[in-house]
Amino acid sequence: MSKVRVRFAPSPTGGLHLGGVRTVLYNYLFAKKHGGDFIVRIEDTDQTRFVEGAEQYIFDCLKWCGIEPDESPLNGGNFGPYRQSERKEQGIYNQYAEQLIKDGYAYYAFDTPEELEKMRSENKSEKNPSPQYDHTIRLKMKNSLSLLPNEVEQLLAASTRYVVRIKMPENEIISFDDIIRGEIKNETGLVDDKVLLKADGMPTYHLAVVVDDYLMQITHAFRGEEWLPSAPVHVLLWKYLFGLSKMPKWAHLPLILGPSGKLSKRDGAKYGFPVFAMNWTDPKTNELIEGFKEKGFLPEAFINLLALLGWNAGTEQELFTKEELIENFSLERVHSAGAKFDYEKAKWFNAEWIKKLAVGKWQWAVKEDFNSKGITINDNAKFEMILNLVKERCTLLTDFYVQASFFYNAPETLDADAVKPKWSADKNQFFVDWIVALNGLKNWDAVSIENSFKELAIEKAIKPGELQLPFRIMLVGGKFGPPVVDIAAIIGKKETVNRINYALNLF
RNA sequence: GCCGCGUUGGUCAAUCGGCUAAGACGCCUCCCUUUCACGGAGGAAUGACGGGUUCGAUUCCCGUACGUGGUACCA
Repeated sequence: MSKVRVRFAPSPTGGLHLGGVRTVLYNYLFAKKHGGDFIVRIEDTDQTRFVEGAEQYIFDCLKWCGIEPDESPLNGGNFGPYRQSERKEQGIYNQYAEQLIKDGYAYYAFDTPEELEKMRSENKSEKNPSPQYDHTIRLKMKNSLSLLPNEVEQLLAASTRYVVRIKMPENEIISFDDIIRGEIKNETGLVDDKVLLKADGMPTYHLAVVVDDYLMQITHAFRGEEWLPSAPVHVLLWKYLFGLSKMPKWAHLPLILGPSGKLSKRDGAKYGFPVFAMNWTDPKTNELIEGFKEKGFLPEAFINLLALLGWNAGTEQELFTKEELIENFSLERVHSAGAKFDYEKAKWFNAEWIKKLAVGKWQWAVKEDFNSKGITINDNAKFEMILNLVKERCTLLTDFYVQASFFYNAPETLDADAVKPKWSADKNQFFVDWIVALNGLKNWDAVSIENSFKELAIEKAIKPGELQLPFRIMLVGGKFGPPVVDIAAIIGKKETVNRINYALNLF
């Protein structure tokens, strides 16, 4: 068997959502599993939808996910160019369109947008809400099938704008084998005569995928389920142009659903979870769609959770490194039904990865977050120790700020209500006296602090437990965080005493 | 409307004809913990519906319902 070559072919129209990343992932895992190449090809054939920065954004997302293409417009390859707009410049698509016409599989269509609109509105009925440009109608339209040859010549000579449409057979069954779904059958007469080449000379997706997959020697083509209905067009094109034996193996991936049907970028804002890999700001509307990266996800967790959304190893293992995914992945184990995205489970994956990975792997990201919130970290070793102390309390990287900022800044507000009801003059006196004892402590470490605390509590006949919570509130501000003596040990004697003094005035 | 794809707990899902239907997330209870977590032990919760095929159907087939996608000179 020839070397496996797969491709991810996004259209740079803005954002890269969960489903897109999962498609990339499955492509990548499959390629790497079989020692093949993963190619990124940019499908920028619709110039009206060009979005500034969208292409770079896609590559940034892939990089963050740890998915490096073997060939792409950025790092090149032997099958370039990798942007369809550039391929069009080379006249690649045009020749195949001409060949199809010559062989009688396609035709010129001269209908203007207005004429198409007219055809649709005239044929529209309750029984047929969306009339197609198909075999039932094509002879009534303005094209090289309905016109006389010399009329066509004249129109062409006069540089009349035209598109090339595929001539779908009237009554044929097209079937192909989908790796995930098995045999898929379609009746050609039910599919419309899709435009292959647009009036601006650009190919549509339909022509471009087939031609490029052939030229780039793609062996396996994976894409979303939404492509299933037009698959017969692609199969036919393969048959007409290059032969079915050269056609890649297809796999149509299930959709990722949101809480209410198909996952949309709006769901993010609506239900409070990210849908894009990284933050994306639409340059036209300035609208920001939140990304998993900025939300505080680890890339390891992100690809892990996406991989498991629609696929499982058939074992009970749920946590996979990228290498383990590559080793275990198989398309046959991809579920054919759509999967509803569950943000709670996604967060669980991240929490697991925070515990699993060494702090050094992601420390920088938390440091950046602290920086942006006004805390500058100078001592990396100390920072690492603190992160280790609080990491099992965090599900997102952004949770660390709440869980650890009190190590750097005294809490702004204290949960005094947690203390006041049980506060007493005795307890107040305990802390006043304890400050003196603390100031006399030779060794400032957790054990010494705890011993001193307990000794004085016993001496004053107060249960240490009743004093611990107030002490915690003094240092942390709330009822959370690691063992309080550890906190005291880390923030130092002076700071500890300051916080006790400050709080004593409030209780 | 027509066509395609799909349908196991709230969610992700195992099962490839033998099921007293795994596991995970979430939820609840308890233990651990003189905070919050982590961890541990339990619990509630599932085969859309109707027909076949079969000794036996969650598993195979057919209908229906429902969901979802497509029906563009968008991908």
